[in-house]
Amino acid sequence: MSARRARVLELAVLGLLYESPLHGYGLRKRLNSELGFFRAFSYGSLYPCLKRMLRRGHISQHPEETGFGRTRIVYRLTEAGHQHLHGMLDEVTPAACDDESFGVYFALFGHARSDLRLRILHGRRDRLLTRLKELRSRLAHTADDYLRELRRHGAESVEREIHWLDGLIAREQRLAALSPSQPGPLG
Amino acid sequence: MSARRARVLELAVLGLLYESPLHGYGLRKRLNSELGFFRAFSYGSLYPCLKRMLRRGHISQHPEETGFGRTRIVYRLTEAGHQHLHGMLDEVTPAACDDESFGVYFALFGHARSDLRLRILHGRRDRLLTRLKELRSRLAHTADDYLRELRRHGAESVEREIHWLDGLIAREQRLAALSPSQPGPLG
DNA sequence: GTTAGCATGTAAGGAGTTACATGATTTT
DNA sequence: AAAATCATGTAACTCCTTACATGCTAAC
Repeated sequence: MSARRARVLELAVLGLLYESPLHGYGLRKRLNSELGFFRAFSYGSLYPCLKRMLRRGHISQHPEETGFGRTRIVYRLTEAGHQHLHGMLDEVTPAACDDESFGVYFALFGHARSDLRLRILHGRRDRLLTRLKELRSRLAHTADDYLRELRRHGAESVEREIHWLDGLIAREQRLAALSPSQPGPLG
Repeated sequence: MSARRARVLELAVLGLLYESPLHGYGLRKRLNSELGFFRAFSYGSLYPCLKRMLRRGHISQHPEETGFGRTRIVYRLTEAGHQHLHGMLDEVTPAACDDESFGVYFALFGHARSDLRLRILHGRRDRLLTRLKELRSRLAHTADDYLRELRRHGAESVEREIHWLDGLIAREQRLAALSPSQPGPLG
């Protein structure tokens, strides 16, 4: 139950710091260029987020000299942070597989065990299936021609994403069958 | 410049009240079942929004008896509200054509003049084109296989929506050619 | 020398949510 | 008699943004 509503930003920071320690400015760059979404995070949300995570003991600070007098503050995942990330990934449910969170999860795939990847793919699939049913039932009750067309196209997009996921899931299962225990530590 | 950042909720309420007067509870129902998005608005956002709109003089209140002692408050668009709605539609730019706003605009199509519909369709198309370019340039710089696949699929979806819009635009232009001045008042 | 990038933050505000508070009516 | 639906709101909170504040370095 408890499980603080997964903030996308925090999850993303945990994911990035899992890969390697980084300072605020660098985190923001990677956040906005490499992570799976279109959205741009600002410093006004990033730095306070880092402070919260520090307070909770999920990350630690390490001042670092950059050659001259310039100092930057490198953040590193603590053991508690690692456990928190694992905890969040353990709790991946369809409800937590909105577009943005899914993008972040996907960005972690390279470090994830096959069973985690499958759990995420299935979670996303379930969520899309629910949305598709809803869209179809709305479509059935929509008289306006324009709205019908909008929803028809929406449903088609969702169907396509489900089909795409089916392909990924099948591939993942083939891989898992070939080599049952992968080395990836996240899962 | 000015143009208060178009809040989706306010635009949606203007659109619904443009069709017909309605009370808060009824607005919320239509908001969450008929409008183009998946999101559900709560009373905690709707009622304060109605108050703001009242203060600005865009809507007016009309208590109404429902048969017994029960009274409900029906809201009606004022002349200033009509003008505000027209003003917002005049300013439709690609930047204002995010997924949600586009859904609301689309819901107004039945009341819109052909040129307004075309403006909205083109605005959305421009926005998607920008997103597509961005996605492709990211794709070109993405090494990770999983992220490549995510972006490839994302780009494909955007391409499809652009293609869908092209069809709607072509149809709209044929219609406009057949009957140059439609009766719809919004535009 | 000025623009762009590096680097870290704070304050105020926006736009929504959930939970609370209340009460009547209709359906099961 | 319980549950769903009708009906109107408020308070506290969340998570983010923009604008502000500061200052250094690299490139053009």
